[in-house]
Amino acid sequence: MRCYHDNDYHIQIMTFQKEIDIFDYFIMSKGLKQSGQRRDILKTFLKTEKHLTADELFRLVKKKNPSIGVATVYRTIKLICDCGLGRELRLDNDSVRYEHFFNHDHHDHLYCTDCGELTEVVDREIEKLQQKLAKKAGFKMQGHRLIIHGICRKCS
Amino acid sequence: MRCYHDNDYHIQIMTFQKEIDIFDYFIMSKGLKQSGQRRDILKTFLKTEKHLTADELFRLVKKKNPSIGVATVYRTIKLICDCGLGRELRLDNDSVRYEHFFNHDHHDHLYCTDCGELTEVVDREIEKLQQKLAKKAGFKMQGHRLIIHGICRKCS
DNA sequence: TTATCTGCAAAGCCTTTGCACTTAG
DNA sequence: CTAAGTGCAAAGGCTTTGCAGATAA
Repeated sequence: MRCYHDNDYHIQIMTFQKEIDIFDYFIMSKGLKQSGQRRDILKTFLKTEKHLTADELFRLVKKKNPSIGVATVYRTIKLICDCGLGRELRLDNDSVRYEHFFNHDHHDHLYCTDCGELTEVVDREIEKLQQKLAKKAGFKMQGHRLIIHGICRKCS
Repeated sequence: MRCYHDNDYHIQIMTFQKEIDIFDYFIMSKGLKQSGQRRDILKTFLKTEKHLTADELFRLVKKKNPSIGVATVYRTIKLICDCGLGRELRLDNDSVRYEHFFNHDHHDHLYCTDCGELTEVVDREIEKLQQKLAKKAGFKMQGHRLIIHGICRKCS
């Protein structure tokens, strides 16, 4: 699998080495054990540029490793989020989906209520104002979720 | 039941007449029928200043009308949201909660990851920037959800 | 009158858990 | 060697649905 790097247009093979290291270190530091299944799940997750449900991820990993069980995927995706490589998204009227941060900076979402498409966006100024708002309320901010609902260009 | 009005400190009886009218009109215009259960559920919902799960709402309504069934509450809370008197909230690691808009302007939430408390906040400037952001992306904005996670004053 | 609503219980999802077996460290 | 991981199937929550009787319009 290949990818363009925005900054240098250099084609490189995606090894996810950095992410695997983070995952390995996390597992190790918690006194847990690494496994082939866990690595397969992580790689498939990072490789997929979609917001997946646990079950969708399970079906994808199954192609590479047919003996895998759903429970392992559910257990592993939580670990992946715990170590900071991904996070849960809870969209309305839908089950939980997961997204990873490989080659994605922090971002918010535009959600089309018509076609269901999710677009990633960032606005530095909104981010700053959120910090200010939290501070004013005496909140030690850890993060945020912003979803803007509407009708996308294609659907309107 | 009584309440203070922020603006005039005038004590008044809460009849929710305006909200009941909105609800009635919605029901009627969809060719549906009104019922005592639906009104009980709406009133209990509006009266409660907490973000309730459907089941919590069910338990509250049961006190007033012991013969009510859960299914009716699930069915009715959806109608209440559809007619614009409330909305769903999906917090992480928690089931769906509902909030109403009686005496509440549009707001966002600060969520304390320690004690779970939800605080309502508004920032006009953030709202404006969101509009701008949506517009720039060719989005016809309908609404948004913003939750800021962190540690509240009490917990830090 | 008749289409809708209701409570009940059963069914459906998604997710977690208990278990016996396997495996990493 | 031993604590942790795995797949499976069963169990758990929460929510929806089918149904027969009740009820609003």
